[in-house]
Amino acid sequence: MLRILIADDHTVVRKGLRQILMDEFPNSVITEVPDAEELIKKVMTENWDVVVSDLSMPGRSGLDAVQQIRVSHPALPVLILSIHPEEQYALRALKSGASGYLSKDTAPDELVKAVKKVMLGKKYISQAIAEKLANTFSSDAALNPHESLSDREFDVMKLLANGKSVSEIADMLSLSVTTVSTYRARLMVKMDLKSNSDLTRYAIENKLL
Amino acid sequence: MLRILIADDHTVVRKGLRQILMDEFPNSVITEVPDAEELIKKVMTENWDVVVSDLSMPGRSGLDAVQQIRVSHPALPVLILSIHPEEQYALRALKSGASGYLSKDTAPDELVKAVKKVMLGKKYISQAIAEKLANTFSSDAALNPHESLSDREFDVMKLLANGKSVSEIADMLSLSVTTVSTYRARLMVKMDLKSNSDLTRYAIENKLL
DNA sequence: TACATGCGTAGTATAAATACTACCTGATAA
DNA sequence: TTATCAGGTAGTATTTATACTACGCATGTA
Repeated sequence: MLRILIADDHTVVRKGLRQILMDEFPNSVITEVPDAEELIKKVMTENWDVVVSDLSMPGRSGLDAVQQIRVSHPALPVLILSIHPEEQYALRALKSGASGYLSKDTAPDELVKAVKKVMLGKKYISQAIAEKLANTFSSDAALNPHESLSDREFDVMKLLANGKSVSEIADMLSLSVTTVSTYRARLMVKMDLKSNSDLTRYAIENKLL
Repeated sequence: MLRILIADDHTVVRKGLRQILMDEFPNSVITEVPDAEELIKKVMTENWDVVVSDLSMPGRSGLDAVQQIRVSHPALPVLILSIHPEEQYALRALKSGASGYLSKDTAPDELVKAVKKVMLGKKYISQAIAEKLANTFSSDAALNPHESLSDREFDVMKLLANGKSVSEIADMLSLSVTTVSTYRARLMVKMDLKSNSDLTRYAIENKLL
């Protein structure tokens, strides 16, 4: 008999997950908790076969919870669910010890597939994330993305994150517009970002601004 | 017999809503659609007692859909659901003709209460929103810059703040690039900002992201 | 009623940004 | 000691974004 623990602060989502999992695993016992606190408590006091948890919950985050579970219950697979697109958090989730990461708009049978896989002790990752992972190995990714930038790249990065345009920056640094653009292209690759707004977000998150 | 139409792009959420509503209205017929297109189609071709719709769906937004429904079916109540906290969107939703606004972390019985109320032709609004509404009238109008944006402008603003390019947005909304660019120009003036990165910062600071 | 204003929309012309390529230099690894 | 590589720089061709303008429609105002 399968024991599944669902953690999500949205009742609606919990009910939906329960429904989907019940359809596939009719003999399972499914328990719901609304936050990370309860999640940890349940994991500590009862036995489970798999945890399906939201990433962002009130109080301690899902990732925190995963890390803690990893320590106390190394064999218990945790599947992280999130409204955020995979690219944003998947890697972080896996690093924290999650067995897989799914975005909430995933199709039900994808979810089921993921649950089955992680219960076998395997990781569940999508194609897109697999590629990211590969990159992580090839480039020495011990350091923060921005730490691999050259000085010029870093200057340009900060200016861009501050809302300066490529041509403004070219003026300030007395460089050709295309040069600045080249730096931009290079730093975007290094940091694995796409738009200047991504840059701003990154800079804010990493207190570079 | 109650006919309920649920619109949400997340399968999980649809299943959850269905479950909650079925528990309360066992004799109801509940249909699910995954986007605004289907929502409109269903509304036009069949009869419903109430619509429960997500705010943000791929393609046309929930608000768009509400407005259209308001025109063709003035008596059909639409309850808008969203992951965003009430303050940010509730007013916009009500202005568009929604009968009520709920955030997705609402407790199930609150949802049920709301459904019952709007089916009587009444509006459902929370305490917090009622106060906002009141302020709108007294309106010594120290409103936030983003609250003066039109719906479209607001959509575009969020997308830009999220790092989407003008052309990506044009694609998503099926508009001309220049149209999106016009919205951008207008919203930049209204918000007194210059770059997309400024926008991102603003959105993060004001918890719109 | 008539006139203004706000909004949704888009075209044309222009400006800005980007992709791609390339070249030079100093460091570094084979 | 010689390739190789990372970094600094920029040009050409192309893609993308913007400024400016406009128009219809709804709503508000004098």
